[in-house]
Amino acid sequence: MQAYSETPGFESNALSLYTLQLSIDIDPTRRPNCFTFPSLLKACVSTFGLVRPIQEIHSQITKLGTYSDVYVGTTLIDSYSKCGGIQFAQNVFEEMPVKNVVSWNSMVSGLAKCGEMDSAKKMFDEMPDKNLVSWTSLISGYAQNGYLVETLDVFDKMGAAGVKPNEITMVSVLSACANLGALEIGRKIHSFMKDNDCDMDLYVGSALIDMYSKCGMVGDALDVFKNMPSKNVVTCSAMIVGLALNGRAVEAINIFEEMRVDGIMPVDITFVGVLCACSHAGLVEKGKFYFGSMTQEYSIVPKLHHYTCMVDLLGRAGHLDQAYQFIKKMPIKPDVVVWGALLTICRTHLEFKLGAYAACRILELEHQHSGALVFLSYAYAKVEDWDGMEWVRRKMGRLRTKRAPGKSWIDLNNVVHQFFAGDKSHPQSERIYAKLDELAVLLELEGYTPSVDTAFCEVEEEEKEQYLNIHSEKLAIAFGLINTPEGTLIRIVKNLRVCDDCHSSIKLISKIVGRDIILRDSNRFHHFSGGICSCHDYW
DNA sequence: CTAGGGTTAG
Repeated sequence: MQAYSETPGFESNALSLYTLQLSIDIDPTRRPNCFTFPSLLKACVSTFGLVRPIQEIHSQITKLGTYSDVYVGTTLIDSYSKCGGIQFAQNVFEEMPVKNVVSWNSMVSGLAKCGEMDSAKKMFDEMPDKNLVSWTSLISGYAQNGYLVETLDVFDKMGAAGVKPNEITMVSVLSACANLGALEIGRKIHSFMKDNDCDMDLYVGSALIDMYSKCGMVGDALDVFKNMPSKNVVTCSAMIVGLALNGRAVEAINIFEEMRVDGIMPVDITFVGVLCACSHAGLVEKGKFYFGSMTQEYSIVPKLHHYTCMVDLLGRAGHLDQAYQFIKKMPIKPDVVVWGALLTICRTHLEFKLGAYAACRILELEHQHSGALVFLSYAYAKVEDWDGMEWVRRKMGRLRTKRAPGKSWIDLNNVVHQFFAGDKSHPQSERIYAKLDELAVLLELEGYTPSVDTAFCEVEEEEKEQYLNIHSEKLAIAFGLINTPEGTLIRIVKNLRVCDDCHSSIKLISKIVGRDIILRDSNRFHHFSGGICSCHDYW
């Protein structure tokens, strides 16, 4: 049963064996005991993934009187949490007569898996003993639930408590760095790992590749990738996605072809990266080819995100009608995101009729989708349909508070400085605005004129009053210019998509001040250098 | 026999 329970594809055989064991009335010494249940429970989780079957085994455990065993109890906690039954896990935990550090850790990680980080933290604080796994469980919980600052914070505390991290800890911390764009911290961890002879296993390698890529340092990501002792589909996929995000489509495709030669089978995520690369580089035919090969060569059924990539690919290249036809022919029901991709390209190409159609489909699926409403209000204004305009306005009224404010942040000497649009709260605020005034003069000399339709691009995301102000990325850049040596690279992360006006002024700023600027927005990277951007003004 | 890790579309 144990062998079956830990062999992928054979888990359910463990369940059959158990049934067989019960059905044969053999002598009592050979009935299931506390050594049986951990394997059985694990098999049950991977076969069904449901609370109900766990409860059935649970009641048999109670009947047989094996419930007080610490291994059985701990496995029950783990099984319930993996199936989303955190309340049942908590009950088991409370009733366990004997608990050890593993039981406590199971609870911390179970709560984390169910997204209950406040309770997980409380449990962690109350633990009588903590080991490396306790710390790592809390860290990975924060990382996976998107509490990135907390992740780094607990990692610091762990160091302060004198607990040395291992590869597993590093992976979680690196993923937080990746999603924060915290390059300096990520680099520090990389060098710490080198100094401490950490294993460059597949997990660590993938996490490093992802971290460097998401910080815009795709060259460093490639170094890690090329020096890895062995690779698998995840490392390759991470590298492909990383290259794609950074606008290096040809290299992304080359990695894909190399992995085929190495006999590594792609999975669906690999194709997300490949299609994304084709889309960003305008490689329409290649994209169509790879999309077709997914099913034909690899028997991978395209999912919604692949269709989304294809809509983007076709639309970005200006084939709006093809994009629409593509959606119509989809064998699965398009979701908000697929229609959203069509809407986005209609917006870039100022295609109001099809865009309004897409917006209506979105509103059918998501009643108050702000992007669709903003597009419609704009489209109605264009055709002077004031009734339609009024209708949209009324719907939008209720939305105001729901929209995420635009913010940008910059990592300076391992401290993250964050700015909102029009923000004046930073201690250096005066100097920042003075810098922007100075830049405005220089921009004008370069022939820059603010673009009229600016509002349209960001209106869905940033509050009306805010876009009259200065967008957050400009504040972050000005702050970076003031506080870093001349000629050094500036890296900014923004939570939304960059607007057209900011994009063209940042291009010029990179030329005027002679700095490379890397801006990671919610979609992709912009590497500004000498007045041009790696996205070729298409994003 | 029990706990912690990487890649995912607009």
